[in-house]
Amino acid sequence: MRLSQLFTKTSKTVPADETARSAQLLIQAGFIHKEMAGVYAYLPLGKQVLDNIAQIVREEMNGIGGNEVSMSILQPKDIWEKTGRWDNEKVDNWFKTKLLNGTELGISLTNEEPITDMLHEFISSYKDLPIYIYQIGNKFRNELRAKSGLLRGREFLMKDLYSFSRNQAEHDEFYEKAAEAYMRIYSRLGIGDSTYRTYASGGIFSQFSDEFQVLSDVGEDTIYVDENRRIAVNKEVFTDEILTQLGLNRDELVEQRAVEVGNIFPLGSKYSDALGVYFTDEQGGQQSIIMGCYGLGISRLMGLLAEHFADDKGLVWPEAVAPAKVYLARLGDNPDVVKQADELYNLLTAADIQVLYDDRDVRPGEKFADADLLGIPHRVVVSDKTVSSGTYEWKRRKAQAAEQVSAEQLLKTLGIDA
RNA sequence: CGGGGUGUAGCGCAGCUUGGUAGCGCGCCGCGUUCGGGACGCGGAGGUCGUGGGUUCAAAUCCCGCCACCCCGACCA
Repeated sequence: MRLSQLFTKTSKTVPADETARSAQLLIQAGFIHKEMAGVYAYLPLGKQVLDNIAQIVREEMNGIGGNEVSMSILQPKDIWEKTGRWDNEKVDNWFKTKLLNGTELGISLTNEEPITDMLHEFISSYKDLPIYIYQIGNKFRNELRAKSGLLRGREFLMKDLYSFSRNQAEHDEFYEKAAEAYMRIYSRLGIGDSTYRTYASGGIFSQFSDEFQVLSDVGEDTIYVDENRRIAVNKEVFTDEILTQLGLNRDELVEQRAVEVGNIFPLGSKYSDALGVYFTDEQGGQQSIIMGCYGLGISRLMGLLAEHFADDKGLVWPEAVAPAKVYLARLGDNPDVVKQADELYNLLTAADIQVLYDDRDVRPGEKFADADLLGIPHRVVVSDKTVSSGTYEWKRRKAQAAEQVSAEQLLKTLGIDA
């Protein structure tokens, strides 16, 4: 994309109403726009990052047999009454609304009820199971207090997968596969080393749920990490009794702040039973379906990555999620420079490499500053110098100094076989 | 929801104590000089001072209500 055609702009000043570094940078760089507290618009560059994260999640979910769907955020009241969760006493952060005729509706904060109810139409035999269904969509929670930009919003993008298994063993097997897929996702996003599978409270379905916690000063959770075993325990279940049960030694645990970027938990047959969705087994008997829920906050991950990968000059996106791979800065409008830059832009674009082409009529310093602020992994400069020397100037976002490279070297570095 | 704080031009802020109808920086527009790390000069445009009411000859400024935003805490199926 040509920057001259991008409607967003960067800002030299930090927004006064954000304190989280990630939110400040994302707004300064024009990735997101705050519409109200806890509610953000994703602008072209931010949308691209969000899509990139979602795509990685999608690939990993498909890899373990997930079926992607997209369900409405409007939900009928009756199915929630069947599971006992419509009452505000039970779930107090609902957004609810009404049809003109007065019928009450819920606005999606999670999806167990609608997705399970849908299965009346498709599940009847043991041959129909197991199945794994997920969606990537907006969720709404009426938080008393939104904070830290994308890390805790009232509207957020979440991947939620639900598993439907014939028995506990089948469920357990998938549950572990899902946990492994989650760790692969975090590794692909570049935060594998600081992400811990964490024992957390399991609610009424099981003793524990598994959270995926990324170490971060801006985290709202406190966890106790066993660095050797690469696992952690959430403060909410941090008792001597539980440590003993888990075989953990209190002296080997380190207290850390962390951001929850995923949470998976067993649901038993609570929802399937409540909604009357059963299957017929090999003997012709009616059996309960064992469910599991697997959430992963995609917009929260974007905020976390912005927080995690940044320096004093701006964002530093991992290549896997960056809105573009290359920032092509054209210095000046000398016809030869324009020609060399246009040609490179066309070549890279034709090779399916995303390029932010800075073809604006602004001074070099501004282009460099923006390249840094936006956090694009590779910066390529085309100028009078590069035209006369027949080279390109290339620099990684993380590198201190730029290098002069040949066209062949550049293309090779960017992963193109010239 | 409890406690604290803030709303003045697109953004960041000053002015408010001691009422006299608004100012700075960035950004924006025009002209010129510039052009490898956010240039400089000159000339411009842009504000019902969050909102409603009150006090006063006069309110950004004082008083009351409301709204929004931020921080700490609580909350987070």
